[in-house]
Amino acid sequence: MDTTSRTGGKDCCALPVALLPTDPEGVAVLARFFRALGDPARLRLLEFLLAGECSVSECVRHLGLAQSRVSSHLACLADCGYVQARREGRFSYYRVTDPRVAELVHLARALAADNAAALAACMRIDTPAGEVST
Amino acid sequence: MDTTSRTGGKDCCALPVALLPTDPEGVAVLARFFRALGDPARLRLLEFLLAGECSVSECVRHLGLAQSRVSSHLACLADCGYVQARREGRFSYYRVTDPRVAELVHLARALAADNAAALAACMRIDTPAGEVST
DNA sequence: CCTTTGTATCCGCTTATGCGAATGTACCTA
DNA sequence: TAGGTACATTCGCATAAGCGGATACAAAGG
Repeated sequence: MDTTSRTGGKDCCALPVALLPTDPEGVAVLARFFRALGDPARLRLLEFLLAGECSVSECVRHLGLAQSRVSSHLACLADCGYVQARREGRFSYYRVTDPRVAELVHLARALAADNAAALAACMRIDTPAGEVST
Repeated sequence: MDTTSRTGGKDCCALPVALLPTDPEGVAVLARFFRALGDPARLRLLEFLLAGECSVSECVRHLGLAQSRVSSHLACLADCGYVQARREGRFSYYRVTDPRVAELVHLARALAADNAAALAACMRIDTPAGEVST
């Protein structure tokens, strides 16, 4: 981040930051993890389940979506490890077990909010000279 | 999280946790933010740009994708505020300005890794009685 | 002004994804 | 055992998204 000099991009790409898995499969898995959160219904499910363990029917009622959709969404979240399921008779209960799930959503939300705030501020006080923000 | 009793889901949904925006539009925006990270190419771009500001051509060379794709991916990341762009003559330079971007990816990666580790451990020591992990 | 370079956008194509209705599977009760 | 309930899976459909090639637009240089 200290390499944001205005002399041009000549000092870029000096050292790659090892942020991602090294194998393409690992990167694809991580991308899938983000995609799982890339649906409003699934975000709402996560929020609902963070309040406590719930059955599929309760999720269906809360979301107002078809049962098949809710079941599929829950399976997606479970596959990614965001929620865990347990079966009790004919009931399936889902819950969020890892507090980092909320942390992740919270962090993304903060990022998104600050982006909107920065954009609003930029519009209010005009674009500073020499600085182009897209 | 303390409501994971085995007596059933009767104590669920007592108090909703205010994790998401209250309006559907806000939730959709947040979902879009996650979707932006749900593509391997864009993750790789983020990693590349975290090492320093780069031009579009450098990104094209690094990713090995068509220039149109790279330009489109960069626009997507910029729209979401993950990167910022500046124009200098005929060159466009992109860079990551917010350290929380790396934090977000790192957190998600830790989540994903722990999920894989938990799954591996579960397979090794068998499923505990009464506990069904999907 | 013309040519070259860099980048953004368009376009057609293929694949992925979310939707609800229908169906299959498992469990419970009379 | 039959009927009902809960949930997982299938299916057809519509829309979204990612791909590369082509083109439009902007800047630089002779």
